[in-house]
Amino acid sequence: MNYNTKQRELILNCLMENSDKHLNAFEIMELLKVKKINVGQATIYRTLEKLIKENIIIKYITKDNSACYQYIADDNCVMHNHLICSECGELIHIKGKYLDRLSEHIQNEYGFLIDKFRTVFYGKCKSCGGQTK
Amino acid sequence: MNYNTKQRELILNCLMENSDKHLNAFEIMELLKVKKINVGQATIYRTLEKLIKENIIIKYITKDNSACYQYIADDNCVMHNHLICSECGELIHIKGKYLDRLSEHIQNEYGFLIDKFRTVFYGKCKSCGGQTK
DNA sequence: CTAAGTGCAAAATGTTTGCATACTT
DNA sequence: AAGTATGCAAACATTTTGCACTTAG
Repeated sequence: MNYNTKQRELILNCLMENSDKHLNAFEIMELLKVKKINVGQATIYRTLEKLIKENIIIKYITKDNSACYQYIADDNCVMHNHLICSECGELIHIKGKYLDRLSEHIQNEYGFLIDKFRTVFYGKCKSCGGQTK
Repeated sequence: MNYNTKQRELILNCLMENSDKHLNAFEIMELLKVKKINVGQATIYRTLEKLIKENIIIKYITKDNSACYQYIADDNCVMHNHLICSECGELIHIKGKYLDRLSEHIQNEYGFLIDKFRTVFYGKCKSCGGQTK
C-alpha cells in the first residue's frame, strides 16, 4: 500500500536527523535543497500526511502559528508521551507511572481515552526557564 | 490597553455560547451574520489573537487540519486542563490530584513547566467510543 | 484628544489539486 | 501490468496587512 520511494526516504531521514527540532514543510524542503536534492512541495505535504497517519511523526502548531512536524517513532515510542518546549522546540519523551495513572483515571472518571500520538504537553523546558517558576 | 468594543463582546459571546464546540474563524463570522451582525474578518482574527493572549480561549488544530477556537475561561478555569474529543469536539474540564502529581513529577524530573492553557489532551470521549477500548 | 479598534480590499502565506509522467511492486 | 508516487503549475483556503475612518477611554 505504501511504496518505499526515494522521496519518502529523504523526507523521513530529514525528520529523523532533526528529531530534536520542529520543522515546517518549507524548512524540510530547504534542508533537502541544501543537499542538492529537489523534492516538490506537493510531495512533501503528501508524504507528511502519510507519515502522520502511520504515527511516525506528529504535527502541531507553534506559538507563532506555524504548522510543524516532528519525528516521534523512535525505539519503543509507542508508550511515550511528548513534552515540547514552546520557546525552543525541544522534544522530550516521557513515560512512567504518573502518566499511566492519569490516563487510567481519566478513562475511569470520564470514559475518555487519551490519544498519545496527538497529545502533546506544551510548556517551558529547563533551559528556557521552566525550572525557575 | 484593551478597549471593550461591541465587536469584541459579540465574538466572545459567540464563543461562550458555544463553549462545548470548536468553531473556526469562518463559522464565527457566519454565526454572527445569522444574527444580522456583520463583523469584518480582519476583526475576527485580530480579536481571536487577543483572546488567546488573555487565556480566555484556546486555539488548536483538528484532525482535518482546520484551526479552531474554543472558550475555556469559565469559573475557576485557571487550574483546569482540557480534554478534547477528536471525533465530536466535546470539551471536558479536568483537574485533580493525578494531574497535579504528573505536573509535579515532570517539573522535578525534567525541569519542564507545563503550560495548562496550551496543553490539550486529545482522544475519544465516552460517546465516541473512548470507554470501549 | 489620544490610543486602540474597525472594515474593506488587496496581498501574502500555506496547502491542496489536476494531470501527465515516472517509479514500485 | 497495475497501482501508487512524483513534479509542476494552477487553484484554493486561510490569515495578515495597509489605510482611512470610527470608537472607547
